[in-house]
Amino acid sequence: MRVRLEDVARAASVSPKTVSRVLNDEANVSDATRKRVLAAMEAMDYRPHPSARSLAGSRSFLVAMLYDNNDNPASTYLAEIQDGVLEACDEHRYSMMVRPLRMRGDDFIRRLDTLISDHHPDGVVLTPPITDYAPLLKRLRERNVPYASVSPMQRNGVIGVTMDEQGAARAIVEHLLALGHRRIAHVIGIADHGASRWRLAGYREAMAAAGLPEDPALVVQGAFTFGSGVAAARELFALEQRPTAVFAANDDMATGVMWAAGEYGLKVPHDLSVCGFDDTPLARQLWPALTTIQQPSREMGKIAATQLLNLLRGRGPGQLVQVPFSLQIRDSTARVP
Amino acid sequence: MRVRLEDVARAASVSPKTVSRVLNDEANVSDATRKRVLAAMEAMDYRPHPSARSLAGSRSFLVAMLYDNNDNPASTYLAEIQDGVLEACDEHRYSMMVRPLRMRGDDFIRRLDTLISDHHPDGVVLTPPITDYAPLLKRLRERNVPYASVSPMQRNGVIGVTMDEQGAARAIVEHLLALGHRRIAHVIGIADHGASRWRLAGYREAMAAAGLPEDPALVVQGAFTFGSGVAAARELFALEQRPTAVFAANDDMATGVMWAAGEYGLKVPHDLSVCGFDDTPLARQLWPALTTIQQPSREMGKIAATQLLNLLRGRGPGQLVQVPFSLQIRDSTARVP
DNA sequence: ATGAAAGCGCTAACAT
DNA sequence: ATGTTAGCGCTTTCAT
Repeated sequence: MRVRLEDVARAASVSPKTVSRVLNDEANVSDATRKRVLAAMEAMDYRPHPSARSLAGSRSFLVAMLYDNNDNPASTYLAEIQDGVLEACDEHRYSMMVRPLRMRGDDFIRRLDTLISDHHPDGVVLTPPITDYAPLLKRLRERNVPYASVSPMQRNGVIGVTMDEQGAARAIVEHLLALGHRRIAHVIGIADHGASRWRLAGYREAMAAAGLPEDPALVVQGAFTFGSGVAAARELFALEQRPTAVFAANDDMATGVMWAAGEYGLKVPHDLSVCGFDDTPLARQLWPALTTIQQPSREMGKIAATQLLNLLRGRGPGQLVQVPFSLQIRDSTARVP
Repeated sequence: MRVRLEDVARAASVSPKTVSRVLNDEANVSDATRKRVLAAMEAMDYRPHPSARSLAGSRSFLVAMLYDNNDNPASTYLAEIQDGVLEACDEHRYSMMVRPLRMRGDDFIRRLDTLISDHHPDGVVLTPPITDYAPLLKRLRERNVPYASVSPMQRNGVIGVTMDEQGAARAIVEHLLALGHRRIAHVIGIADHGASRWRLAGYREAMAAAGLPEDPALVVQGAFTFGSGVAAARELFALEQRPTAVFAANDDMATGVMWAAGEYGLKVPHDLSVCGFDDTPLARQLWPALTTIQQPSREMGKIAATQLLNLLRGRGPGQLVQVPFSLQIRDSTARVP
């Protein structure tokens, strides 16, 4: 049979309400009593019934992780974030639910409403690119559902986790500059994603700092997919003055660039240096292995969730934590020919 | 304010219990009454409170998807399965929870127990390789938690979804044979995974059918990772009689084989044909693109979950459904040199 | 600092 | 075919 709160109360010779207070870290329990209750819980392996808690109280102890499975970034990225969020939830004894939400399609908000009405999550974790989807944020605020974001664009008053993406992009371009490259191209990601903007800004900043005027022909639009990387590279390779290096805004597009290089008989890194962003498993598996930016996705998921949980548990307002990146120099970049 | 079952009852001029019956598709409600209640629910946008339902009743309307995040297959594979499971759960108005469980590590069963005690899932969906982890299955049966599996090894009395992996492996080896290859090597996956066994069996079957005696030197152990594919290929390339084709038990190892081929100056597919299994996104992104077996992972997740839900909802015993594979012939395989 | 009573929204068991 | 009553295991409110 299930051990109930009442059983613990009896064992500790206190009232159910006192056990409840201990369970919820509430005030007005003497240290001695608290210890006794905690010991009883432990001894009886007491597990509060989540449904009873959420039915009686105002909280569901549920966190929902929302992601876009349409415009979606690499699935490994999301999988790592998910694992991190889950770890944080486990530590705080919250349960987690995942919700794919298609940003395109007008049932987005309806599906969000359904989620909230059906499951009453105490808070949600937002992942790119829906971290800045205005109708979503608006609805969450209207319905009073707190949220934390992973790499949000708009950083004011938002809690969660960020990385200095612009600084990272700058660092990778500086790496290319240090190798003697001057004609460095950039393949942009999906236009309105924060990731695309920051990475482009970092590229521009590094180029400008090196005194190189921007050549518009070297900056081409992509869409974060392998295919868009191939297409972008073909454009670049058709130029009279080909770039000697290409910085693609993510690893998938960088892979496409390497593919296209093969088509054009260009050897990487001998004839062309290529680098990406994200450090997906793919990066290490390519030949040559891809120079890229590593971001601690799993850790980022955990941090975002932790900030949310701190907020939910009344442990202060929550912050926007910045995590460090690391430049992974591999074999796809070399000195300019 | 929340619309409660009682409110619907009042609106439809019936007792709460009758509304409950309609909600749960129970018998003993006249068609006319049912219609009236349904209309009232619809009009009031009634949402049953999951916590109240699971507290009062014996069911939680919760399905947990268990996966191994240690020995874990490609994350894209799991992500697709997860999406499929989620879709099925949504359709049946069940909620879903994901649980990574490390197969190595003795807290596996403890963590499973915690999951069951804390959340009382009505059933679980098992993904490879934990579909056949005996202590897990034993515990699930002991605790009376029904489960459905994706690609289980042991198929008797199990519900869920399978693919003819052996047939698929045979098909891909037959493809190599048709290209004139005779010295065909195989890189095995993690030894006790069903996937590894079936793929090896299919390889052997096709080779035997072609009248080729097995050359033990051509069958090497891998571990489903890129690195293990590299190592296996190095062994193979060091042989006096090198293989002209390599069938690796998954795409990651096939990628490793292609990498190693580069090290040895072997051109794929000119000097060496390589093929994999799974059709991960990687397969299309490699150069040359990888010949492999496509399995409908998302669909498989959905089917497994649907079988479980049918069982849970008393819609028959549930089945083990077999889905078709498809051989994706790309550019990494060609006629024998 | 602690406890007693009421009730969260639903379903089980038992009427009728 | 439908209704009544009594909880499920907790938290709330209000006492003490």
